[in-house]
Amino acid sequence: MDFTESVLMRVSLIPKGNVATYKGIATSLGDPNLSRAVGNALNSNLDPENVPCYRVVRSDGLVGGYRLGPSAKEKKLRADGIKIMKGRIIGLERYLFRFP
DNA sequence: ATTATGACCGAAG
DNA sequence: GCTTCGGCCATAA
Repeated sequence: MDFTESVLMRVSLIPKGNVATYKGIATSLGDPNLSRAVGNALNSNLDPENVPCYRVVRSDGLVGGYRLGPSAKEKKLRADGIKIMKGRIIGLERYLFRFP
């Protein structure tokens, strides 16, 4: 299975109300330095119906990019009950999802 | 094969 | 706090 597939698979595991970081995904795949590549993977392959890629944010708490625009991403996160201010998640720690 | 790009990260100013 | 910069790595050109 290729890189992009594995990424999407992990992302589909993130429960509502939780988020994961690009770095976190990368690490769960075995290499913390893949963070940038992870972002790329989500950008090219998007399956909004099956993969909640809006739940993937930057490790510094900034919401980060989204294919359909940053505002759309924020909106969805808020809908999940996550607090955001000035493009940054408040208290990222308490939402973070850790992969099994 | 080589180069450019991007939904990133951490350290430094 | 913020901005800049170098380093990362999988894709696309």
